[in-house]
Amino acid sequence: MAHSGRPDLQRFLKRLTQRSVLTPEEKHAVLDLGGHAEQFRSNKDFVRLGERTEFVNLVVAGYVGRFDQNARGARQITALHLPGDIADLHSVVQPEATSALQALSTATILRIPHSAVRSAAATYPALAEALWRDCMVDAAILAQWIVNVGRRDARARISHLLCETAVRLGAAPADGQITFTFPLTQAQLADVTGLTPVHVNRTIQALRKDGLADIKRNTVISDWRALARSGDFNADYLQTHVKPHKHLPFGQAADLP
Amino acid sequence: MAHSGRPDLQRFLKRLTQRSVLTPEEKHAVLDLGGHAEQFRSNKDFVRLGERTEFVNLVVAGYVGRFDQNARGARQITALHLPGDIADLHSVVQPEATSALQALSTATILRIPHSAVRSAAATYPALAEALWRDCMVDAAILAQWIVNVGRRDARARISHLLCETAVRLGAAPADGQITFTFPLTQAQLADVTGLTPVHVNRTIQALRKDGLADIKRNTVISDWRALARSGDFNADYLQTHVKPHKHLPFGQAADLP
DNA sequence: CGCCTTCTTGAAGGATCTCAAGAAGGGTGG
DNA sequence: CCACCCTTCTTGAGATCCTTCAAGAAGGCG
Repeated sequence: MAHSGRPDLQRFLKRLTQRSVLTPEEKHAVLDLGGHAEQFRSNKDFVRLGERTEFVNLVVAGYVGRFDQNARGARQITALHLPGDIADLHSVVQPEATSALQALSTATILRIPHSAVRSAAATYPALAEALWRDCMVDAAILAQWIVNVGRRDARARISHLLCETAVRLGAAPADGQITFTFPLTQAQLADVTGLTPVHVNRTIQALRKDGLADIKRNTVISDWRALARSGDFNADYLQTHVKPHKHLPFGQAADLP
Repeated sequence: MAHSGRPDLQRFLKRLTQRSVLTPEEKHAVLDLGGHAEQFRSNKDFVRLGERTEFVNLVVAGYVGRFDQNARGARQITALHLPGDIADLHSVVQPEATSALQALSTATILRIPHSAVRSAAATYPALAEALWRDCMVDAAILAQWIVNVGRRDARARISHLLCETAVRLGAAPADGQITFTFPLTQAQLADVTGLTPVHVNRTIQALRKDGLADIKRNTVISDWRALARSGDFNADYLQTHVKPHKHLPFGQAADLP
């Protein structure tokens, strides 16, 4: 099962180049990162809190959650990671895990050694910058999540989450119906949104009744416009429509008009 | 008012070297970053949402908030920045602001050109890594904030925030009483915690009555042990007691035992 | 077919919000 | 030094959102 890397890394590379300009050699360096794939079943922790990690985890298939918990054991998922994401890219510079990682569905993970990433980043400064930038997009998502949990009610929270997921999967915006895989159980959805499973259930039913979204059998069919309005969703923070940044060393502007 | 840099940058450098090993030249590069200082009064926005920034903002004095808001205008502060922090270090690689920055008290800000930071980072890869690492600590704080807002009640939220602030200021842990400047109004505290000013007021009164913390006249005096328990606080995520990481290029481990 | 997970429903309780108004505090000008 | 104003803090009471507890229905898998 070692080294099915290429097609998996391709998807991550696409993500990177969406926001950063890379030369052909730099792209090759990404595709050559290597690593070995592993499968985890739903609810399996594959990075534990406080653990010192030596690999970075690229999600190949399935959904992954970054989570923490409070003293009473109530869980909170602080980030969702979709296929193509490296769930803990930050561990390259900070290997002591401050959050755990868990498979939220059956998931395939490509584990890439830190040493490979560090070597590539040391050789190509532009690549290092691209990786850093990618981490900052994740941070922007965390910040939005705080707004979501802090200042939106249950209906808006779930709507917002669905909208964000659709955009990150590349499935939105497209007016009208959108269908995509969404394997989270209502209990997991509760851990994401900071709600109770019971309340998540009732809120989902309301969204269904109002024709905004239907979370069923792993798929969501939504009325994009209405859902985005209901979730108070504005995709700017995801930085998907930004012109890719070019790396120019020695103090020149990051990119030019 | 241009170029009072040195002592201000010294504090930021101290933060950096707490988590990363830097050579003397690299330290000098940080101290030579330059920039110009500006004063802002409380509630003044000095970075607006969506703005394209050319400077990084080092907090010299006062408190600064990173904030977003929902559609109905309800504000949510997603991060607090204390003297010595660069509030938007991430803007070096992602200059389009995804959050606004606002002074939460009278604040002095040293504005350092991106070009200066990029130039230093390009010259010293170890410094680039240190900056990246610093950004990741900020991200870990964001993740904890989500847990705070999502899974802790009002009393625990405020307790946790006070504990975190004390540790970041270097004032804790110290058993028994701790005193430090905490200039936020109850309304601002509400924006941080995702609560209402009214409820913040009642919760603070309860903490005061129980002898845990007293937020008054800009200072907090607390019973550290009890407050940390009440806030479900564990400082690990702040990475303050971690052995500093050394930059070893070309794929060697980040640091060795 | 049967088991285990996930979803659904009801009813009561609690945490937090909303609205409203008054008290205290800090700064400024006369 | 007092008077005034504006911000911040405090208090009360009713409404709401969400939780808790409990139990039954539906769905997937061996």
